[in-house]
Amino acid sequence: MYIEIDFESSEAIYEQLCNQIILGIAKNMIREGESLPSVRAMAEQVGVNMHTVNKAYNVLKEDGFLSVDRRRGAVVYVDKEKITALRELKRDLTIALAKASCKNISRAEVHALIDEICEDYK
Amino acid sequence: MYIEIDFESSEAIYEQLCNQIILGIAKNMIREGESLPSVRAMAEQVGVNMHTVNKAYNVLKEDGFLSVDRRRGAVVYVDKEKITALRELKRDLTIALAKASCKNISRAEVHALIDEICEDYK
DNA sequence: TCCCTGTTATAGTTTTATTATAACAGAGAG
DNA sequence: CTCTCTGTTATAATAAAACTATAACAGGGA
Repeated sequence: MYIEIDFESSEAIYEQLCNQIILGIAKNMIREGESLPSVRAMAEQVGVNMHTVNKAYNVLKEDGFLSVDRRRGAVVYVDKEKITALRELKRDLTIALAKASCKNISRAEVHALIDEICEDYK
Repeated sequence: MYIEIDFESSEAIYEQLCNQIILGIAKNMIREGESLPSVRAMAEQVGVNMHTVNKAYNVLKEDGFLSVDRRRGAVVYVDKEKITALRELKRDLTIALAKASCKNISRAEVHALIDEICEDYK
């Protein structure tokens, strides 16, 4: 699980961590039941403070991607509760598609892009 | 152009403004060439400071949704430059679809959701 | 006992968002 | 010309969020 932080980005470090871990799960680079590095190890690995990693792990726990316990650390355990996931997806897509629509990106182009991106997830 | 700000939201006010204006353009509620209220008028209308509105207008200008001039104010003028728009769309979709994939939302469900959302944009 | 784990607490710094005033220059209307 | 509207700029203050720095605690495993 290689994680790269862009310290120049306007995106918060803990958000970058969350996103890259979610990407790692989607791409099957880290599998259900496996553990992430401890907060201290991950912090040292990417060069940030322990609390920043802890915040990321807790957000992921809150969003149902991890299960944290004292013994095994942050374990990938995805809660497949679809209702809220769908609601969130719709919210994200609504604004992204509005921008695309303004820029004359066709619905077909969007569908094609979706398929292209989904190739990496299975 | 009715705009509603959720002051409880964790989303920044200027971002809410940007998103709602983009939605307004996508939904054809405000058309190319039309003007938005002046920064002062909009600020009073939604109950925030002038500078917050000014920031939103400038972000939208930067992103190619508005053209601001001293006489006519913030005019809807969408720069249809597709390359950067596509790049940004891909970035947005990449993380949204990763989350969806983790939650076992199928590609077909995503396509259906896209079509549903796009119904409002034409 | 020692070491690793997550967790909590406290404090300080930095950055961002927001507000508050104020002023300036350009354009249009009277 | 004067008045009033526009966006723009400057300055300052406040509030919140993000990040870091130390430190300590409790639980589990070797």
